[in-house]
Amino acid sequence: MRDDLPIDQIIEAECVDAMQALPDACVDLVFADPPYNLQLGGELHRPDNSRVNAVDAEWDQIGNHDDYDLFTCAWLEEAHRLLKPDGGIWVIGTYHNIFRLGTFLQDMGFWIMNDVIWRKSNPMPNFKGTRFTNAHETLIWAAKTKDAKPTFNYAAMKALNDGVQMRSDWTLPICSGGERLKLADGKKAHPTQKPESLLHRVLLATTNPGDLVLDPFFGSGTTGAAAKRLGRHFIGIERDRDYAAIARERIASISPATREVLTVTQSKRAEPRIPFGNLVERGMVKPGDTLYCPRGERTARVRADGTLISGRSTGSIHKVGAEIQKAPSCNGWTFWHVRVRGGFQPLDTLRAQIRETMTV
Amino acid sequence: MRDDLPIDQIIEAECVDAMQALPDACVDLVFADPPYNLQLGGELHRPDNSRVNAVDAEWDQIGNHDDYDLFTCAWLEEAHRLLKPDGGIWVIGTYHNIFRLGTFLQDMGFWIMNDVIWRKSNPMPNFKGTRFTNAHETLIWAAKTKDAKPTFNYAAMKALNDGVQMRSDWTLPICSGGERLKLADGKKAHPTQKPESLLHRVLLATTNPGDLVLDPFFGSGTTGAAAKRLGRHFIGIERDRDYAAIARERIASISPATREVLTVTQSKRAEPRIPFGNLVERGMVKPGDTLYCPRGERTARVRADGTLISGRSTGSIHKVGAEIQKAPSCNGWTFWHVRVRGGFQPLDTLRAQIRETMTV
DNA sequence: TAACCCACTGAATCACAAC
DNA sequence: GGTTGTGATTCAGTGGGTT
Repeated sequence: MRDDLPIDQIIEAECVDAMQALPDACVDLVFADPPYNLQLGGELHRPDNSRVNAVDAEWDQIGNHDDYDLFTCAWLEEAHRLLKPDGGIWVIGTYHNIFRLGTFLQDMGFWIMNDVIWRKSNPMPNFKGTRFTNAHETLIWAAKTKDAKPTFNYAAMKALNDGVQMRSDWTLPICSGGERLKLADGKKAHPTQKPESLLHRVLLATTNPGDLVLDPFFGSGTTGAAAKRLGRHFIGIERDRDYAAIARERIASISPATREVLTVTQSKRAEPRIPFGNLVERGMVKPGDTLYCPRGERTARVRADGTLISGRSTGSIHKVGAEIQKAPSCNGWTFWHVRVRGGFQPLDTLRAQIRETMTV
Repeated sequence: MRDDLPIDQIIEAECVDAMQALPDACVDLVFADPPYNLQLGGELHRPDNSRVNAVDAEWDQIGNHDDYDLFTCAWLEEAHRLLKPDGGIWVIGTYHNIFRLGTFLQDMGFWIMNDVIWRKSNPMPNFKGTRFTNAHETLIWAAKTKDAKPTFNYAAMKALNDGVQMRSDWTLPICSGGERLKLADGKKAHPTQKPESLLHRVLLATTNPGDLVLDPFFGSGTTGAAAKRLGRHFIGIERDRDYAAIARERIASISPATREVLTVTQSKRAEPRIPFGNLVERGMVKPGDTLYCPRGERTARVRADGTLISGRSTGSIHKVGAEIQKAPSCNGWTFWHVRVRGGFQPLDTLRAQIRETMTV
């Protein structure tokens, strides 16, 4: 990681100013919880003229030029510049601002991966009875570009959800009780403190240990707290000195998890590749041996170079498997079986034996 | 109600053309399920190699964001004109289009009342393990203007929800089984037929009996079906003759206002499943914490994704529990314990605490 | 009848490394 | 940058048929 960055620090400044001082393509992830009740006026910082013009062009399509859109465009443009090519961004909001955030993300070339619903298990009721209880907030997860491959720890998310795919709706409680930061007078320290559980899931899903996360609206520092706990690094930007001080104190008291427990469930795609030919070379399967389908109704014979032959079809275990099933594709490792005493065993178990010897 | 309107009829025309032929301020509610403008890649296959029947209809291919925005603007402008002063509008979409819909609604002076999440109890999974399961769609409910007082049947919603306020997230199944309209060849009649339970809730919440509902993208006629059942009137606009014919036949076979519908509407209320990972995210158990056997003679450590590690064994609380006991299975909730002052407490009691907060 | 197994399906921006 | 080969990847539910 670059050593000229303010790693694990909180910058006290307007977010666009601070972002402009950082170099291109330096962060792995941006997490942004922007305010939507801005007290806009003369105090709002505007970027330099060239950038305003570039921004203007973007949302002539939208036809609305109010200060909130100008501000949103300015920090999103900077976020785009600061992200590495395969970086990702999360934004969170409510119906007051999330539609504008989503539209701008799309217009700027970000590529939406998911919108995610934070379904609050204990929302504030609607006292007037004039609407539905506002029981959720919306997050958008987007890649820097359409072709980017942002980090997604699919297997870890599946493990976290008891073995079934993590869905786009997350039921989590709001931040309350002991987690909620309080001032000396007992009042809450920040009006919109997010629960660490939310950031835990975001960071575990879309970053790796050691990654750098930028939060341009740092607030009470939940992003930094979760990042430190999970062995990620952060840069926080916060214009309010009191909030920054609270966040610093909060993060200082956190001790990170060890490397061992940060090693999460890995996808099979990450495992080393074993050519089928290795099994032949090692004598686990011999040239001339017969391989069987799961139900044994079709067979193929192994050739010395690790290809199969079955009727007119020859080629890799995958190609032959696909052709005899007339399927678009086939995983030969799980499709083909060898005969063992009294039954069949998939090639995959033989591959696992080789992998076992590799890791030791 | 005006007698020059095509009440309870389906107009076969392009939606903007048909809307322009209607007079100002004549409808109480607009419900719109516009094309989502999906941008799909090639073919998609399930892990069992079957092909996913994608939404590749010509009507969904609007083009780029600019074309989609022009189209959206045109019909939303007409919708605004057709609404009575205290009228309301619902739109539904996914992340592909919902942010643009929301932004335009706001820019045109509509006033958002709620965004509502349709949380699908049985969504299609993500077959390639590349993203979170797309398990919801988003609806926006808006008033014609900031000062409008659109109909909201608060008490009816509360009653429908077992006596507690209706939240902004609705768990309902997708349209399948006998409800799904089929052609003579057994194929689905419309690729995106919405469940009647969804429209039931929308109409019950934001219209009164006798009200007039306009649906400019009528499709298979779910809005008309729900309206007729609930004693509301509708005007449908659909440019596809086949869809219009299907909808006419469907609605003709419906008899209004039976109790039966209410039972259809109730979603199944099951005891919520709590993944062990939730305890980690919520900080009830921390990455690196040690878990103990009932008698404490064996231990495991918790990883950040909610899996355990004990010696060479890693995986879910159930899997690791079974492996270290050399048992075929294990209920990790009762097997593993956390240390509390002076003793041990099973994970099950922590899970019970979460259930407590969710069900109230 | 009940239990069980198998086939099929749903608004989806759905792989990736090596050559 | 395009092409090719390897091989990873699914949940809840309906409905039909068999045991």
